[in-house]
Amino acid sequence: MKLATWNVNSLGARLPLVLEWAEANAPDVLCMQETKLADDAFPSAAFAALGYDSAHHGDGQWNGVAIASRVGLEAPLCGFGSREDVHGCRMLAATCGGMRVHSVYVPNGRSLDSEHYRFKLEWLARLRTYLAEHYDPGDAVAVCGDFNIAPDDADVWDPAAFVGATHVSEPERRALGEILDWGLEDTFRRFHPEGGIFSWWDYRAGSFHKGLGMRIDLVLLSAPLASRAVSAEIDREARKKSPKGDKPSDHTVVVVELG
DNA sequence: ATGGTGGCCCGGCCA
Repeated sequence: MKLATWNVNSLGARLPLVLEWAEANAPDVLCMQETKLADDAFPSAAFAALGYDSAHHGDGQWNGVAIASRVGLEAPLCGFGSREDVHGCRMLAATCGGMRVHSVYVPNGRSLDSEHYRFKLEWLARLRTYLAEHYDPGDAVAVCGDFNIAPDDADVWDPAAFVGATHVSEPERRALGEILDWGLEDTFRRFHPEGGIFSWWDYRAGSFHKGLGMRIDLVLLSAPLASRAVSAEIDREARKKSPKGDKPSDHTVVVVELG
């Protein structure tokens, strides 16, 4: 069972690359973030042609999350289940192959003194509450997506460059820690404790080629799923321009394989 | 290392 997550930075712009990658790598479940699509523009037929059921939660232009699954997709839940999603189309859940899968796009935060940073902390607390209200840590739960948080200093290219910045601040790391403490594991960390492996690189200044990135895209698994994990990898190739000339997202794919 | 790019969709805003 291959579980993947990818901030595609506009599925409209990225569809050829995403389909190419899905065809070549055959994930069983692919969580996507920043689709930047309205629901009626989501290309469900293109995923169906590759054998995937799909669900999407977006209102166009910004944010937007999706799940594609070839092991079934049932009981989709948009937002945190409230009638009106005041949280910005950043969470979608569905049951796929016996797992409750969540595709999440945590707010960026912009800067520590921004109201958007307070919203980021509130959103993370909302996610923590949602998990506790809906599940037992003994359930098969996967929370996958762009957390806009580097869990550890080893997950950024130069911690000194981030003093006073978002993505590494103590409050947001603590908020992530509370989500993990509920009963989830940052699976990639177990397989790569050394750090220095990234999932996002700024488009500007040749950051990707210089290795100036961060690991902010995470696959969090509850114990029943974590115990099945046999590998966790980040596919740097998908951050490059494709052989067909399709331009990449600024994030690449994280893949966890379950036995 | 506050922007040099790239997405939204056409003038800035957002990451």
